[in-house]
Amino acid sequence: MFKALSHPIRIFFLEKLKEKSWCVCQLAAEAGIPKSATSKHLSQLKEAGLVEIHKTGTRVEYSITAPCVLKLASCAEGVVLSNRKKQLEL
Amino acid sequence: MFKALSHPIRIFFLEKLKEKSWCVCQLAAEAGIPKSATSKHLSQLKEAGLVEIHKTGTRVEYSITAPCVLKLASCAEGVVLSNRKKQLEL
DNA sequence: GACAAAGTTTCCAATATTTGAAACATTATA
DNA sequence: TATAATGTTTCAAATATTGGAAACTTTGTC
Repeated sequence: MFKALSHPIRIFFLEKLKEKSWCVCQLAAEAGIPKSATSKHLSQLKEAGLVEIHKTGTRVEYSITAPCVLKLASCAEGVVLSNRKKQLEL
Repeated sequence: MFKALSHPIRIFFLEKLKEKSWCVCQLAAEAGIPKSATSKHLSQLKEAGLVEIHKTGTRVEYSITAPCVLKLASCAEGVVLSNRKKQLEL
């Protein structure tokens, strides 16, 4: 699961998905990368159980799965912030 | 930070450090890998602000930094468990 | 001072991950 | 049916990460 979270663009996707559902082509456009790469990144997030899909026609909508993922994110943010503060002190 | 968490052996180290402080040579022995690799993994955890060090003599003791790290862990565990449950249903 | 003990750093080989283009699959529409 | 739109998979090349041995630092001990 942490491996799924270990790439900047996948964090970017999760932040997008916090707002609302997005389909692959939209996220690809937002990130400025080809849809093949987008699809692969999203499938890693899905494998980790962090997002889920909902197919409508040719579209595949991705959305956040667990509410815990959001807790996880805010918790992680806390660690990062306190870490940054410490580094500034040095 | 998630990059720091994205290697099994570093998760193993964090779980060890949940109990108590350990020095590099002890963790190297526990994991069965050379101390050079151990040192490198631990420094990644330190860079991420997940652990901190306390030097005494030639020893370097590593310990968990933030209490939030533990929350993060239990939260992550929740995601993993619910994920596994879903997969079993299929 | 010489030596040992504990860690870190440096090097390069071995692995793993990511990337993008192209081929492929599926569904909708003219 | 032919074509377009959306995603996924496959492949090889490009990048990044990891692993281990050896050199090096620092501190403690004889």
